[in-house]
Amino acid sequence: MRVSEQSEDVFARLPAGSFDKDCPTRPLMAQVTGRWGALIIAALVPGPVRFSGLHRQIGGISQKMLSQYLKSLVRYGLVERLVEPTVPPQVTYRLTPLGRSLAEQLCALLGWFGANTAELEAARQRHDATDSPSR
Amino acid sequence: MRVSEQSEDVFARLPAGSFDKDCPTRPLMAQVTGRWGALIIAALVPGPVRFSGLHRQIGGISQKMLSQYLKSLVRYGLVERLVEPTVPPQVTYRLTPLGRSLAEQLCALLGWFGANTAELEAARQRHDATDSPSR
DNA sequence: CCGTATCCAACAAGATACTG
DNA sequence: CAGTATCTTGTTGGATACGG
Repeated sequence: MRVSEQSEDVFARLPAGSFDKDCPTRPLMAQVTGRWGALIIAALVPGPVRFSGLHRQIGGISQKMLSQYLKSLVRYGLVERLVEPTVPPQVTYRLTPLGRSLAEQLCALLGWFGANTAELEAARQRHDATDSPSR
Repeated sequence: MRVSEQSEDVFARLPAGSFDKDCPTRPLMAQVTGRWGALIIAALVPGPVRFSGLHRQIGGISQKMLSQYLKSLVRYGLVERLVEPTVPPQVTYRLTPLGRSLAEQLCALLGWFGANTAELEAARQRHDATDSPSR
């Protein structure tokens, strides 16, 4: 495995201003990679889901946070909000094409964490044992 | 492009407990997808960098945050810390193989945001114009 | 040069209660 | 059912100053 080649290749794909102090992608990243963004988007991948469905599926999220993140995702065109005028009203959320394209990246990331949890945990324990009892 | 097939395929790769309230990957995700995690890792892709180099390259980060994130990344075995006993001491940081494998995912994500900034901004403006002047 | 310590401001997030 | 409003707390992050 040629390290230098591969590294430069991956790095080359980075947008130019990524490290700039006021790169416009920073607030976006913050929203999407915030505590719940990736999970909400991942939960929408299989298909449209109702508010209560999301609330049930995503463990530990509050109504407030769910509502807040959804609003933001709708605002950036990643999610669509569909109201059916029944009684009581039903609201479903669905990924837009743009959102689905992002979802692929995020699911890959979630998948990576899932696949490497053991190794990460092992490293942590090794580190905590040999060195400082920090945290 | 077959949408339904692809969506299910991507979703299938998600680890089982991703939505669980106390999935062990959550704190990890928080660290890596925190405000600076992705940027630091991306900055390390081309090769080892010194502390001051990172501080210069990543616009807007404070010493405190850089130090804090680096410590955490070292702890999880994503980054190595190498001290050269010169005077004054030089410390360089380098991605581990595990860290490099994560870096690929993160660079892809950063790349996605870079590539779609225009579309996201357009959606936001469209939304803000037609509807509520919220934020 | 490479950090750590301290203090402080800002924001994210939870709990709870309430509305259409 | 699908949220909003309000209040409170915890965490994140920046500024500054200092130490090895």
